[in-house]
Amino acid sequence: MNTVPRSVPLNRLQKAAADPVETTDTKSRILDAAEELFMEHGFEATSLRLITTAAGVNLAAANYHFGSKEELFQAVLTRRLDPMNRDRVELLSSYEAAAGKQLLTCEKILAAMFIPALKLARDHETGGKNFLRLLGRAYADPAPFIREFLSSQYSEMIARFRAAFSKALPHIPREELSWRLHFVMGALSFTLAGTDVLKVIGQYHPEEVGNDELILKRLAPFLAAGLRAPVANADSGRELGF
Amino acid sequence: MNTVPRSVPLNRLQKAAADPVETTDTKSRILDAAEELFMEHGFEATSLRLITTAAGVNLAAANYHFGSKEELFQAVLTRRLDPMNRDRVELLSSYEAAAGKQLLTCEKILAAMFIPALKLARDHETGGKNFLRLLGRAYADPAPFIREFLSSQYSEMIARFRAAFSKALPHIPREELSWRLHFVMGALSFTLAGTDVLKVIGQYHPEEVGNDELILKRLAPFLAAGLRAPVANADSGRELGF
DNA sequence: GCTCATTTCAAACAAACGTTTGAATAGGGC
DNA sequence: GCCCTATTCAAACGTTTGTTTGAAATGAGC
Repeated sequence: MNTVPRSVPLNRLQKAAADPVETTDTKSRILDAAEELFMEHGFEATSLRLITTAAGVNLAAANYHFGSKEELFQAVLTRRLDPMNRDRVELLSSYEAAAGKQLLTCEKILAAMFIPALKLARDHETGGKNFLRLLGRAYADPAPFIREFLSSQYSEMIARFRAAFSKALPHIPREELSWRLHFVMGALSFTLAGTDVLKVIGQYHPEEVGNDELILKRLAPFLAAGLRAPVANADSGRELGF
Repeated sequence: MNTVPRSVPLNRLQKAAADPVETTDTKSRILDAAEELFMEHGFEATSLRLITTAAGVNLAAANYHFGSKEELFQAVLTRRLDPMNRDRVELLSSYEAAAGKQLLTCEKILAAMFIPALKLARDHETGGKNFLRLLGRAYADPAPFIREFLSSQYSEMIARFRAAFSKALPHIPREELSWRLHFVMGALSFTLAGTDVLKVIGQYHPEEVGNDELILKRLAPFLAAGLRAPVANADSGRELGF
């Protein structure tokens, strides 16, 4: 059922004029269309009919190749998430090897998180950008199957980076560090998910929106400073009224 | 159509045994049930039948009182968001008045953002907590009517707080400050939306999860340090490989 | 050129969706 | 006690949903 297709199907009926050369196979075309539409409308609001029509394939092809809508969504995520997280861990390991006995800075560890995401945004043209936004949205999705899937996909990579931050910030207690890592992931995913979120903040800078490189270059120093912040004691916040 | 109901309806048929005293009117019961269910399943995945059944009212009551599902969702948000953002602005003004000619610290301005949220989480018992999570989720929802609604609801409050941060951090360029404010809102909403998100990070601390006060006491110093971070120059990140 | 597993396709499935309808019920104002 | 408006209710509306079915088409291996 999940083997390599024998040949490239030739259903050029619908969009032959608009897109004369259809190189990719049915499975990939469904994944590409699903990635874009899930990003645009969310999981629940995107129908299989919308996806298969955009992909120019038959409706039943989605269930034939992926089993169900949920499995299709997971396949969309896995396709890019798996390699990206592998890259992150490998990059972190290479940094640690290069540093030898010296400690890595927070900025360097953050770079190991960001650079594979940037590579994704650059390499696959529009597709990569779509995926990063989709990923940010998936983080906030309440559907149990999405949460469990992301949890399993991220657990190794998160554990690896927490260990790295723990070495870089030995004065931060484990518990506090877990929270700060949580804040880092939050700011990162929220930023990547933001398309027109900027309207909320106002001060729209069209030349920067969509330029993830510039945005992450602003985010890294912000997060590094937060990670290094002095740990609040028990009375912190009391004077502020908390 | 939107006037005060003449009397409290007495449809105690469904849940009289479980909840013998039904004090609230139909409209409020729908809002309460919708708040919890939208939080749990998201907007698209929550049906009006689910909401009205949980509220113990007739299906048609939702459309009768609110017009449509979208308007119901907006009503759920407005009910608590409007007073909360008003509180935030008033609190900020009172801080500024008390400080006189002295500048407010970032922590103090952040406190003006956090305290009304904490009040909401505390006052309305479970209801308030549900709402804060719902709000965090709504931030990441791609539905246009949600984005436009939030944008209009937040614009005044955001503008007010940007001005305050701008005074407190005169050395940060306007553009950079807009981004940092964006990161702040991201970390805040992501944190408030997090129920089992902590599983992603691991290091589950059950005694702290759900205790928003403790969480925000950890978040404020993190964000304040990030806001004060030195501004990156053009070559920043290059040495890190960006 | 026949075989056969793989893939495509049109059609249909039951279920669930948001919304509307028109009658039944309620209760304050006179 | 009757009028009138507000509300509740059961039922049905027409769509749309994810999924399944069985036949048609495809193309490499022999």
